[in-house]
Amino acid sequence: MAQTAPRLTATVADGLRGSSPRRAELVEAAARLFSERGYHGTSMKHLGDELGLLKGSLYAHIGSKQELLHEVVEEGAGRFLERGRAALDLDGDATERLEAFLVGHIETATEHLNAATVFLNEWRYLNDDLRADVQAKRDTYEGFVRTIIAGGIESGEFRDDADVDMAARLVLSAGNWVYAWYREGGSLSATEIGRRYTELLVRGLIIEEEDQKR
Amino acid sequence: MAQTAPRLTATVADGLRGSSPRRAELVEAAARLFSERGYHGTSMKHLGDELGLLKGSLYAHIGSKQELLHEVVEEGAGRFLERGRAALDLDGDATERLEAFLVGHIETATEHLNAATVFLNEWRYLNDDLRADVQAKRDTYEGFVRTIIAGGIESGEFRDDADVDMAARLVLSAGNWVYAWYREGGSLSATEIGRRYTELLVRGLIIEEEDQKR
DNA sequence: GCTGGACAAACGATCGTTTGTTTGGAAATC
DNA sequence: GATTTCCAAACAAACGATCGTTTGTCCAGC
Repeated sequence: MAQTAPRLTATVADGLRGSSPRRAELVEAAARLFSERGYHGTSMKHLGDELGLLKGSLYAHIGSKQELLHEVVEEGAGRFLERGRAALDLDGDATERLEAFLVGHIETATEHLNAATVFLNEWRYLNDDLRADVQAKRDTYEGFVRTIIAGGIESGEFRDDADVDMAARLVLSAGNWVYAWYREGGSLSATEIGRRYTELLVRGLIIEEEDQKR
Repeated sequence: MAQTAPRLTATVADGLRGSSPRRAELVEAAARLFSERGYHGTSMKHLGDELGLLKGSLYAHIGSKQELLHEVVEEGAGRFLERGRAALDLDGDATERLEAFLVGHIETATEHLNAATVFLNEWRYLNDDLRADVQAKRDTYEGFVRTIIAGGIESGEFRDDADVDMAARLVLSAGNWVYAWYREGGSLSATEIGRRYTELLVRGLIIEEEDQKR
Protein backbone atom coordinates (compact mmCIF):
# COMPACT_ATOMS: atom_id res chain seq x y z
CA MET A 1 0.00 0.00 0.00
CA ALA A 2 0.92 3.64 -0.26
CA GLN A 3 4.06 4.60 -2.11
CA THR A 4 4.19 1.67 -4.50
CA ALA A 5 7.65 2.72 -5.56
CA PRO A 6 7.67 3.39 -9.30
CA ARG A 7 10.18 0.62 -9.86
CA LEU A 8 12.09 -1.50 -7.44
CA THR A 9 15.73 -0.65 -7.65
CA ALA A 10 17.41 -3.17 -9.86
CA THR A 11 19.64 -4.45 -7.12
CA VAL A 12 16.66 -5.48 -5.09
CA ALA A 13 14.27 -6.76 -7.70
CA ASP A 14 16.20 -8.84 -10.21
CA GLY A 15 17.37 -12.15 -8.96
CA LEU A 16 19.93 -14.51 -10.28
CA ARG A 17 17.99 -14.92 -13.49
CA GLY A 18 16.25 -12.51 -15.79
CA SER A 19 12.93 -11.16 -14.70
CA SER A 20 9.67 -11.86 -16.50
CA PRO A 21 6.15 -10.95 -15.36
CA ARG A 22 5.36 -14.60 -14.69
CA ARG A 23 8.50 -15.06 -12.70
CA ALA A 24 7.76 -12.00 -10.63
CA GLU A 25 4.32 -13.42 -9.86
CA LEU A 26 5.97 -16.61 -8.73
CA VAL A 27 8.41 -14.86 -6.44
CA GLU A 28 5.57 -12.87 -4.95
CA ALA A 29 3.51 -16.00 -4.38
CA ALA A 30 6.57 -17.63 -2.83
CA ALA A 31 6.97 -14.71 -0.43
CA ARG A 32 3.33 -15.03 0.59
CA LEU A 33 3.28 -18.81 0.98
CA PHE A 34 6.71 -19.12 2.61
CA SER A 35 5.62 -16.45 5.04
CA GLU A 36 2.31 -18.12 5.86
CA ARG A 37 3.25 -21.79 5.77
CA GLY A 38 7.01 -21.72 6.09
CA TYR A 39 9.51 -22.85 3.48
CA HIS A 40 9.28 -26.54 4.28
CA GLY A 41 5.53 -26.30 4.72
CA THR A 42 5.10 -24.96 1.20
CA SER A 43 5.22 -27.41 -1.72
CA MET A 44 5.76 -26.71 -5.37
CA LYS A 45 2.15 -27.77 -5.86
CA HIS A 46 1.02 -25.03 -3.47
CA LEU A 47 2.96 -22.52 -5.52
CA GLY A 48 1.62 -23.86 -8.79
CA ASP A 49 -1.97 -23.70 -7.55
CA GLU A 50 -1.41 -20.06 -6.65
CA LEU A 51 -0.60 -19.22 -10.29
CA GLY A 52 -2.96 -21.77 -11.83
CA LEU A 53 -0.07 -23.87 -13.11
CA LEU A 54 1.11 -27.40 -12.59
CA LYS A 55 4.09 -27.72 -10.31
CA GLY A 56 6.34 -28.94 -13.10
CA SER A 57 5.58 -25.87 -15.17
CA LEU A 58 7.19 -23.64 -12.59
CA TYR A 59 10.59 -24.89 -13.66
CA ALA A 60 10.30 -22.91 -16.87
CA HIS A 61 10.85 -19.84 -14.66
CA ILE A 62 13.11 -20.94 -11.86
CA GLY A 63 15.92 -23.39 -11.29
CA SER A 64 14.85 -24.73 -7.94
CA LYS A 65 12.72 -24.11 -4.88
CA GLN A 66 15.84 -23.09 -3.01
CA GLU A 67 16.45 -20.38 -5.60
CA LEU A 68 12.99 -19.00 -4.88
CA LEU A 69 13.77 -18.80 -1.19
CA HIS A 70 17.04 -17.09 -1.95
CA GLU A 71 15.33 -14.51 -4.07
CA VAL A 72 12.70 -13.67 -1.48
CA VAL A 73 15.27 -13.44 1.31
CA GLU A 74 17.54 -11.24 -0.80
CA GLU A 75 14.62 -8.99 -1.61
CA GLY A 76 13.96 -8.55 2.10
CA ALA A 77 17.61 -8.02 2.93
CA GLY A 78 18.03 -5.48 0.15
CA ARG A 79 15.09 -3.40 1.27
CA PHE A 80 16.19 -3.29 4.89
CA LEU A 81 19.75 -2.39 3.95
CA GLU A 82 18.66 0.41 1.63
CA ARG A 83 16.43 2.03 4.21
CA GLY A 84 18.95 1.48 6.94
CA ARG A 85 21.73 3.14 5.02
CA ALA A 86 19.51 6.10 4.25
CA ALA A 87 18.89 6.56 7.98
CA LEU A 88 22.59 6.24 8.68
CA ASP A 89 23.42 8.92 6.13
CA LEU A 90 20.93 11.37 7.60
CA ASP A 91 22.06 14.63 9.07
CA GLY A 92 20.64 15.28 12.50
CA ASP A 93 21.15 14.27 16.07
CA ALA A 94 21.30 10.67 17.21
CA THR A 95 17.66 10.55 18.24
CA GLU A 96 16.59 11.70 14.80
CA ARG A 97 18.80 9.16 13.12
CA LEU A 98 17.61 6.41 15.41
CA GLU A 99 14.01 7.32 14.73
CA ALA A 100 14.64 7.38 11.00
CA PHE A 101 16.22 3.96 11.25
CA LEU A 102 13.47 2.39 13.32
CA VAL A 103 10.64 4.02 11.38
CA GLY A 104 12.29 2.91 8.15
CA HIS A 105 12.70 -0.61 9.45
CA ILE A 106 9.09 -0.92 10.56
CA GLU A 107 7.73 0.70 7.41
CA THR A 108 9.76 -1.73 5.34
CA ALA A 109 8.66 -4.67 7.44
CA THR A 110 4.97 -3.80 7.22
CA GLU A 111 4.85 -2.66 3.61
CA HIS A 112 6.51 -5.87 2.52
CA LEU A 113 5.32 -8.06 5.34
CA ASN A 114 5.69 -11.33 3.47
CA ALA A 115 9.22 -10.79 2.26
CA ALA A 116 10.19 -9.40 5.66
CA THR A 117 8.74 -12.41 7.46
CA VAL A 118 10.61 -14.79 5.19
CA PHE A 119 13.78 -12.77 5.63
CA LEU A 120 13.48 -13.02 9.39
CA ASN A 121 12.08 -16.53 9.79
CA GLU A 122 13.00 -18.72 6.86
CA TRP A 123 16.46 -17.52 5.90
CA ARG A 124 18.02 -20.24 8.01
CA TYR A 125 16.82 -22.82 5.50
CA LEU A 126 19.09 -21.38 2.82
CA ASN A 127 22.03 -23.47 1.66
CA ASP A 128 25.23 -22.89 3.56
CA ASP A 129 26.89 -20.46 1.19
CA LEU A 130 23.78 -18.42 0.52
CA ARG A 131 23.06 -18.28 4.23
CA ALA A 132 26.55 -17.01 4.96
CA ASP A 133 25.97 -14.22 2.46
CA VAL A 134 22.75 -13.21 4.15
CA GLN A 135 24.39 -13.43 7.57
CA ALA A 136 26.97 -10.91 6.43
CA LYS A 137 24.24 -8.51 5.40
CA ARG A 138 22.51 -8.94 8.74
CA ASP A 139 25.77 -8.11 10.49
CA THR A 140 26.17 -5.01 8.36
CA TYR A 141 22.65 -3.94 9.19
CA GLU A 142 23.19 -4.47 12.89
CA GLY A 143 26.32 -2.38 12.56
CA PHE A 144 24.22 0.54 11.35
CA VAL A 145 22.33 0.68 14.63
CA ARG A 146 25.45 0.38 16.70
CA THR A 147 27.00 3.23 14.75
CA ILE A 148 24.01 5.47 15.34
CA ILE A 149 23.91 4.72 19.06
CA ALA A 150 27.67 4.98 19.54
CA GLY A 151 27.53 8.32 17.73
CA GLY A 152 24.91 9.52 20.16
CA ILE A 153 27.12 8.63 23.07
CA GLU A 154 30.17 10.32 21.58
CA SER A 155 28.24 13.49 20.92
CA GLY A 156 27.05 13.56 24.52
CA GLU A 157 23.42 13.11 23.57
CA PHE A 158 23.11 9.59 25.00
CA ARG A 159 24.31 8.37 28.38
CA ASP A 160 27.93 7.35 28.23
CA ASP A 161 27.21 4.34 30.44
CA ALA A 162 24.73 2.91 27.96
CA ASP A 163 25.60 -0.54 26.59
CA VAL A 164 25.85 -0.06 22.83
CA ASP A 165 25.49 -3.73 21.93
CA MET A 166 22.49 -4.27 24.16
CA ALA A 167 20.84 -1.06 23.03
CA ALA A 168 21.34 -2.01 19.38
CA ARG A 169 19.86 -5.44 20.01
CA LEU A 170 16.93 -3.86 21.78
CA VAL A 171 16.25 -1.63 18.80
CA LEU A 172 16.47 -4.52 16.36
CA SER A 173 14.36 -6.76 18.56
CA ALA A 174 11.63 -4.14 18.61
CA GLY A 175 11.68 -3.86 14.84
CA ASN A 176 12.11 -7.54 14.11
CA TRP A 177 9.18 -8.65 16.21
CA VAL A 178 6.71 -6.31 14.55
CA TYR A 179 5.96 -8.88 11.86
CA ALA A 180 4.67 -11.19 14.57
CA TRP A 181 1.82 -8.97 15.71
CA TYR A 182 1.30 -6.28 13.08
CA ARG A 183 -1.83 -6.64 10.98
CA GLU A 184 -2.98 -4.27 8.29
CA GLY A 185 -5.78 -1.97 9.36
CA GLY A 186 -4.57 -1.71 12.93
CA SER A 187 -5.00 1.50 14.86
CA LEU A 188 -1.38 2.58 14.45
CA SER A 189 0.50 3.20 11.24
CA ALA A 190 3.95 1.74 10.82
CA THR A 191 5.37 5.22 11.03
CA GLU A 192 3.62 5.91 14.29
CA ILE A 193 4.78 2.59 15.74
CA GLY A 194 8.37 3.45 14.90
CA ARG A 195 8.05 6.91 16.46
CA ARG A 196 6.58 5.59 19.69
CA TYR A 197 9.17 2.86 19.99
CA THR A 198 11.92 5.42 19.50
CA GLU A 199 10.41 7.73 22.07
CA LEU A 200 10.30 4.89 24.58
CA LEU A 201 13.82 3.79 23.81
CA VAL A 202 15.26 7.26 24.12
CA ARG A 203 13.33 8.63 27.08
CA GLY A 204 12.57 5.40 28.91
CA LEU A 205 9.60 4.65 31.11
CA ILE A 206 10.74 6.44 34.22
CA ILE A 207 9.76 9.95 35.18
CA GLU A 208 12.62 12.30 34.49
CA GLU A 209 12.91 13.64 38.01
CA GLU A 210 16.01 12.76 39.94
CA ASP A 211 14.22 12.28 43.27
CA GLN A 212 13.04 8.89 42.05
CA LYS A 213 14.18 6.16 44.40
CA ARG A 214 15.97 4.24 41.69
CA MET B 1 22.52 -26.84 32.70
CA ALA B 2 22.55 -25.77 36.32
CA GLN B 3 19.50 -26.22 38.50
CA THR B 4 18.19 -29.42 36.92
CA ALA B 5 14.97 -29.03 38.88
CA PRO B 6 14.36 -32.17 40.96
CA ARG B 7 11.16 -32.81 39.04
CA LEU B 8 9.35 -30.71 36.52
CA THR B 9 6.06 -29.56 37.93
CA ALA B 10 3.39 -31.94 36.73
CA THR B 11 1.50 -29.27 34.84
CA VAL B 12 4.48 -28.57 32.68
CA ALA B 13 5.98 -31.99 32.23
CA ASP B 14 3.23 -34.51 31.60
CA GLY B 15 1.58 -34.29 28.25
CA LEU B 16 -1.61 -35.78 26.98
CA ARG B 17 -0.31 -39.27 27.60
CA GLY B 18 1.57 -40.86 30.41
CA SER B 19 5.22 -40.12 30.72
CA SER B 20 7.93 -42.72 30.30
CA PRO B 21 11.68 -42.18 30.14
CA ARG B 22 11.73 -43.07 26.47
CA ARG B 23 8.90 -40.72 25.72
CA ALA B 24 10.63 -37.92 27.56
CA GLU B 25 13.74 -38.51 25.46
CA LEU B 26 11.60 -38.27 22.36
CA VAL B 27 10.01 -35.00 23.40
CA GLU B 28 13.42 -33.59 24.18
CA ALA B 29 14.77 -34.67 20.81
CA ALA B 30 11.70 -33.14 19.17
CA ALA B 31 12.36 -29.84 20.93
CA ARG B 32 15.92 -29.88 19.67
CA LEU B 33 15.17 -30.88 16.09
CA PHE B 34 12.05 -28.75 15.69
CA SER B 35 14.09 -25.84 16.98
CA GLU B 36 17.00 -26.45 14.63
CA ARG B 37 15.25 -27.64 11.48
CA GLY B 38 11.69 -26.45 11.99
CA TYR B 39 8.62 -28.65 12.41
CA HIS B 40 8.12 -29.28 8.71
CA GLY B 41 11.84 -29.65 8.18
CA THR B 42 12.03 -32.48 10.71
CA SER B 43 10.92 -35.96 9.68
CA MET B 44 9.99 -38.90 11.87
CA LYS B 45 13.14 -40.54 10.54
CA HIS B 46 15.23 -37.66 11.87
CA LEU B 47 13.64 -38.17 15.27
CA GLY B 48 14.13 -41.91 15.17
CA ASP B 49 17.79 -41.55 14.25
CA GLU B 50 18.23 -39.30 17.27
CA LEU B 51 17.10 -42.11 19.60
CA GLY B 52 18.55 -44.96 17.54
CA LEU B 53 15.10 -46.22 16.58
CA LEU B 54 13.21 -46.75 13.36
CA LYS B 55 10.62 -44.12 12.65
CA GLY B 56 7.75 -46.57 13.00
CA SER B 57 8.90 -47.50 16.48
CA LEU B 58 8.24 -44.00 17.71
CA TYR B 59 4.52 -44.63 17.54
CA ALA B 60 4.79 -46.90 20.57
CA HIS B 61 5.29 -43.68 22.54
CA ILE B 62 3.28 -41.01 20.80
CA GLY B 63 0.09 -40.74 18.80
CA SER B 64 1.32 -38.43 16.08
CA LYS B 65 3.97 -35.93 15.09
CA GLN B 66 1.50 -33.15 15.76
CA GLU B 67 1.14 -34.38 19.33
CA LEU B 68 4.89 -34.04 19.75
CA LEU B 69 4.75 -30.44 18.58
CA HIS B 70 1.88 -29.75 20.94
CA GLU B 71 3.81 -31.14 23.86
CA VAL B 72 6.92 -29.09 23.17
CA VAL B 73 4.94 -25.90 22.68
CA GLU B 74 2.94 -26.49 25.86
CA GLU B 75 6.14 -27.09 27.75
CA GLY B 76 7.46 -23.74 26.58
CA ALA B 77 4.19 -21.94 27.29
CA GLY B 78 3.96 -23.43 30.77
CA ARG B 79 7.44 -22.38 31.73
CA PHE B 80 6.97 -18.80 30.56
CA LEU B 81 3.62 -18.48 32.30
CA GLU B 82 4.94 -19.82 35.58
CA ARG B 83 7.87 -17.45 35.69
CA GLY B 84 5.72 -14.58 34.46
CA ARG B 85 3.15 -15.04 37.18
CA ALA B 86 5.85 -15.20 39.82
CA ALA B 87 7.13 -11.82 38.64
CA LEU B 88 3.62 -10.42 38.64
CA ASP B 89 3.04 -11.57 42.21
CA LEU B 90 6.23 -9.94 43.46
CA ASP B 91 6.13 -7.17 45.99
CA GLY B 92 8.17 -4.18 44.99
CA ASP B 93 8.02 -1.17 42.72
CA ALA B 94 7.20 -1.39 39.03
CA THR B 95 10.83 -1.37 37.96
CA GLU B 96 11.61 -4.31 40.21
CA ARG B 97 8.62 -6.24 38.92
CA LEU B 98 9.48 -5.43 35.33
CA GLU B 99 13.05 -6.55 35.89
CA ALA B 100 11.88 -9.76 37.52
CA PHE B 101 9.61 -10.40 34.57
CA LEU B 102 12.20 -9.74 31.90
CA VAL B 103 14.98 -11.56 33.71
CA GLY B 104 12.65 -14.49 34.24
CA HIS B 105 11.65 -14.50 30.61
CA ILE B 106 15.21 -14.44 29.34
CA GLU B 107 16.41 -17.01 31.85
CA THR B 108 13.58 -19.29 30.79
CA ALA B 109 14.28 -18.71 27.12
CA THR B 110 17.98 -19.44 27.43
CA GLU B 111 17.80 -22.33 29.91
CA HIS B 112 15.30 -24.11 27.68
CA LEU B 113 16.38 -22.63 24.39
CA ASN B 114 14.96 -25.39 22.24
CA ALA B 115 11.50 -25.48 23.75
CA ALA B 116 11.41 -21.68 23.80
CA THR B 117 12.39 -21.47 20.15
CA VAL B 118 9.69 -23.95 19.18
CA PHE B 119 7.18 -22.09 21.33
CA LEU B 120 8.00 -18.85 19.56
CA ASN B 121 8.58 -20.07 16.01
CA GLU B 122 6.76 -23.30 15.34
CA TRP B 123 3.57 -22.93 17.35
CA ARG B 124 1.75 -21.66 14.27
CA TYR B 125 1.92 -25.13 12.77
CA LEU B 126 -0.35 -26.52 15.49
CA ASN B 127 -3.83 -27.63 14.53
CA ASP B 128 -6.50 -24.96 14.78
CA ASP B 129 -7.88 -25.85 18.19
CA LEU B 130 -4.52 -26.44 19.81
CA ARG B 131 -3.24 -23.21 18.34
CA ALA B 132 -6.17 -21.26 19.75
CA ASP B 133 -5.35 -22.65 23.17
CA VAL B 134 -1.75 -21.49 22.91
CA GLN B 135 -2.85 -18.11 21.60
CA ALA B 136 -4.93 -17.63 24.74
CA LYS B 137 -1.90 -18.33 26.88
CA ARG B 138 0.17 -15.86 24.90
CA ASP B 139 -2.49 -13.22 25.46
CA THR B 140 -2.48 -13.93 29.17
CA TYR B 141 1.27 -13.63 29.26
CA GLU B 142 1.21 -10.35 27.38
CA GLY B 143 -1.37 -9.15 29.90
CA PHE B 144 1.15 -9.70 32.69
CA VAL B 145 3.50 -7.11 31.21
CA ARG B 146 0.74 -4.61 30.59
CA THR B 147 -0.38 -4.99 34.19
CA ILE B 148 3.10 -4.35 35.51
CA ILE B 149 3.60 -1.28 33.34
CA ALA B 150 0.13 0.13 33.96
CA GLY B 151 0.75 -0.35 37.68
CA GLY B 152 3.92 1.67 37.39
CA ILE B 153 2.03 4.51 35.75
CA GLU B 154 -0.73 4.48 38.35
CA SER B 155 1.76 4.57 41.17
CA GLY B 156 3.47 7.57 39.61
CA GLU B 157 6.69 5.69 39.02
CA PHE B 158 6.43 5.65 35.23
CA ARG B 159 5.50 8.54 32.95
CA ASP B 160 1.75 8.88 32.64
CA ASP B 161 2.09 9.64 28.94
CA ALA B 162 3.75 6.30 28.26
CA ASP B 163 1.90 4.02 25.83
CA VAL B 164 1.20 0.84 27.80
CA ASP B 165 0.55 -1.36 24.79
CA MET B 166 3.65 -0.23 22.96
CA ALA B 167 5.82 -0.50 26.04
CA ALA B 168 4.55 -4.01 26.71
CA ARG B 169 5.28 -5.02 23.13
CA LEU B 170 8.73 -3.53 23.41
CA VAL B 171 9.44 -5.59 26.51
CA LEU B 172 8.17 -8.78 24.91
CA SER B 173 10.02 -8.09 21.67
CA ALA B 174 13.26 -7.74 23.59
CA GLY B 175 12.69 -11.02 25.37
CA ASN B 176 11.31 -12.90 22.40
CA TRP B 177 14.19 -12.10 20.12
CA VAL B 178 16.86 -13.33 22.50
CA TYR B 179 16.56 -16.87 21.16
CA ALA B 180 17.68 -15.55 17.78
CA TRP B 181 21.10 -14.39 18.89
CA TYR B 182 21.82 -15.94 22.29
CA ARG B 183 24.42 -18.69 22.32
CA GLU B 184 25.68 -20.53 25.35
CA GLY B 185 29.05 -19.39 26.57
CA GLY B 186 28.49 -15.78 25.56
CA SER B 187 29.96 -12.98 27.62
CA LEU B 188 26.68 -12.11 29.32
CA SER B 189 24.52 -14.36 31.46
CA ALA B 190 20.80 -14.46 30.84
CA THR B 191 20.27 -12.68 34.12
CA GLU B 192 22.63 -9.89 33.16
CA ILE B 193 20.97 -9.51 29.76
CA GLY B 194 17.59 -9.11 31.43
CA ARG B 195 18.94 -6.54 33.87
CA ARG B 196 20.56 -4.45 31.18
CA TYR B 197 17.47 -4.54 29.00
CA THR B 198 15.35 -3.43 31.92
CA GLU B 199 17.73 -0.63 32.76
CA LEU B 200 17.57 0.61 29.17
CA LEU B 201 13.81 0.33 29.01
CA VAL B 202 13.29 2.18 32.25
CA ARG B 203 15.92 4.91 32.01
CA GLY B 204 16.18 5.22 28.24
CA LEU B 205 19.19 6.25 26.24
CA ILE B 206 18.98 9.97 26.80
CA ILE B 207 20.88 11.87 29.44
CA GLU B 208 18.57 12.72 32.28
CA GLU B 209 19.15 16.46 32.13
CA GLU B 210 16.27 18.59 31.01
CA ASP B 211 18.41 21.05 29.04
CA GLN B 212 18.66 18.46 26.27
CA LYS B 213 17.50 19.93 22.98
CA ARG B 214 14.80 17.30 22.51
C1' DG C 1 10.23 -21.77 -38.31
C1' DC C 2 11.56 -20.98 -33.96
C1' DT C 3 10.94 -20.65 -29.25
C1' DG C 4 9.03 -19.81 -24.61
C1' DG C 5 5.60 -21.55 -21.74
C1' DA C 6 2.58 -24.85 -20.44
C1' DC C 7 0.92 -29.73 -20.04
C1' DA C 8 1.01 -34.67 -18.95
C1' DA C 9 3.46 -38.07 -17.09
C1' DA C 10 6.76 -40.06 -14.74
C1' DC C 11 11.15 -40.21 -11.88
C1' DG C 12 13.13 -42.04 -7.38
C1' DA C 13 12.91 -40.49 -2.79
C1' DT C 14 10.71 -39.58 1.23
C1' DC C 15 6.63 -38.36 3.86
C1' DG C 16 3.65 -39.79 8.32
C1' DT C 17 1.43 -43.74 9.73
C1' DT C 18 -0.16 -48.69 10.22
C1' DT C 19 0.41 -53.51 10.50
C1' DG C 20 2.09 -57.95 12.02
C1' DT C 21 5.75 -60.07 14.26
C1' DT C 22 9.61 -60.72 17.36
C1' DT C 23 11.86 -60.04 21.63
C1' DG C 24 13.52 -59.43 26.41
C1' DG C 25 12.50 -59.08 30.90
C1' DA C 26 9.30 -58.51 34.73
C1' DA C 27 5.31 -60.75 36.95
C1' DA C 28 2.74 -64.62 38.00
C1' DT C 29 2.24 -69.41 38.56
C1' DC C 30 3.71 -73.72 39.95
C1' DG D 1 13.74 -71.75 41.97
C1' DA D 2 12.07 -73.07 37.60
C1' DT D 3 8.51 -72.30 34.35
C1' DT D 4 5.00 -69.99 32.23
C1' DT D 5 2.52 -65.89 31.06
C1' DC D 6 2.36 -61.47 29.63
C1' DC D 7 3.26 -56.98 27.80
C1' DA D 8 5.77 -53.04 26.43
C1' DA D 9 9.04 -51.84 23.00
C1' DA D 10 11.25 -52.50 19.04
C1' DC D 11 11.78 -54.33 14.20
C1' DA D 12 10.67 -55.13 9.32
C1' DA D 13 7.81 -54.11 5.88
C1' DA D 14 4.52 -51.91 3.62
C1' DC D 15 0.72 -48.36 3.05
C1' DG D 16 -0.90 -44.51 -0.09
C1' DA D 17 0.35 -39.85 -0.56
C1' DT D 18 3.29 -36.39 -1.66
C1' DC D 19 7.89 -34.50 -2.24
C1' DG D 20 11.13 -31.67 -5.74
C1' DT D 21 12.56 -32.32 -10.21
C1' DT D 22 13.04 -34.04 -15.13
C1' DT D 23 11.45 -35.39 -19.48
C1' DG D 24 9.08 -35.23 -23.85
C1' DT D 25 5.42 -33.17 -26.32
C1' DC D 26 2.42 -29.73 -27.89
C1' DC D 27 0.78 -25.19 -29.03
C1' DA D 28 0.59 -20.19 -29.69
C1' DG D 29 2.79 -15.94 -31.02
C1' DC D 30 6.55 -13.47 -32.71
